[in-house]
Amino acid sequence: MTKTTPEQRRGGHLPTAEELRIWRDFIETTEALRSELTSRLQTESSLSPGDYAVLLALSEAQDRTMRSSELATHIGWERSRLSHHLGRMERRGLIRRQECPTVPRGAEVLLTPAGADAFRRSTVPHLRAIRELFVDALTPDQLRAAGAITAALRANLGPQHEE
Amino acid sequence: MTKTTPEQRRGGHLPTAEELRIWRDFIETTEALRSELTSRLQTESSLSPGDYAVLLALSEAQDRTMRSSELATHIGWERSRLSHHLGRMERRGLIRRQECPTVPRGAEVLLTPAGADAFRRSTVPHLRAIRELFVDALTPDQLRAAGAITAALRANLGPQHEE
DNA sequence: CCGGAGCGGTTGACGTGTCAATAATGCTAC
DNA sequence: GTAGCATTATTGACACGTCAACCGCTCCGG
Repeated sequence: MTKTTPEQRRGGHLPTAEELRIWRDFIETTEALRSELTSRLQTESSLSPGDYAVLLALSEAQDRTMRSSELATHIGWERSRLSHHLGRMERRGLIRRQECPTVPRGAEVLLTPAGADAFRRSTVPHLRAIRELFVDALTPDQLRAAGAITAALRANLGPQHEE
Repeated sequence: MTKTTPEQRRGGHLPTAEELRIWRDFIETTEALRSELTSRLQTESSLSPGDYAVLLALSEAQDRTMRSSELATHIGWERSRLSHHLGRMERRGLIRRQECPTVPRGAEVLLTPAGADAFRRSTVPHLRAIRELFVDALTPDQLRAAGAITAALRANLGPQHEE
């Protein structure tokens, strides 16, 4: 199928109906996948994907503590987004914030025992869900193809989305 | 690579490090893709993806009018979500709502000229962006593979996500 | 010394999404 | 008829994200 070109695909023009169908299915399915995973995480652990990302980073950090902006870069969030999210997580007792002694105006985020517990309880079911809904849904070939497609899309997306 | 199985993959267990890496790249890249497309649509047309979906459905509807719950099923939204969104779109003059004469308690949503205009102006750039960021980033083989992967994921996701 | 640039973090406003509760209306069963 | 009951839409409360403005602090140049 190296000569599909229903309307001469060279020329920077519009997607064909078939290409558009693939696109729509693709974007809708990834959305459904994310939403199913989110919902399982929520009902099993009362955690959102955002909570999970923060707790994962803190769990792996030295002293279960990280500077706020360090954390932000690590998980790829804007500082403002993180600040809002930490506020909500602090209200629920998952993390605490305290002034950083060494850095002027710096804030340290630290995992509470409750936060560590919640994270520990959530990991295995979450990983199992990833396996069930993604890994096991695909053949080994498809899984490798997914990796290649991902890489191609990301390369095409520009350097700002690299990491 | 038909015998990877670093920890005997049969048995419904956890994803391997490699599988997890593919998963993370996959989900992050689709997210980056969606966000880039959203941002282009926004700057070019001052429309959100939600606006686009609603306007598209109404443009194709008889009399540019649709019953609210019909519209909701058509684009796959909960009625509540649609109601909120229509409120915002109505404030911006993109659509209007009026009581439906035939159906009890029913509401008709209709496209305003301003809404039709905004949609018309947005379509070509949006489709071009889809082509540039998705279709043209992949080889024909990869595009077909993406379709197959999508289908496999969706099938595995259960009937409630079929459409 | 002081005035402004820059960094780190927070805040507010607002769009967006979900969930549960609430109308408003017709239908059905007694 | 009238007491439920389903259907249709809306509403309110809240979580989440982005953007722009702000605040406190250091540091550097005059």
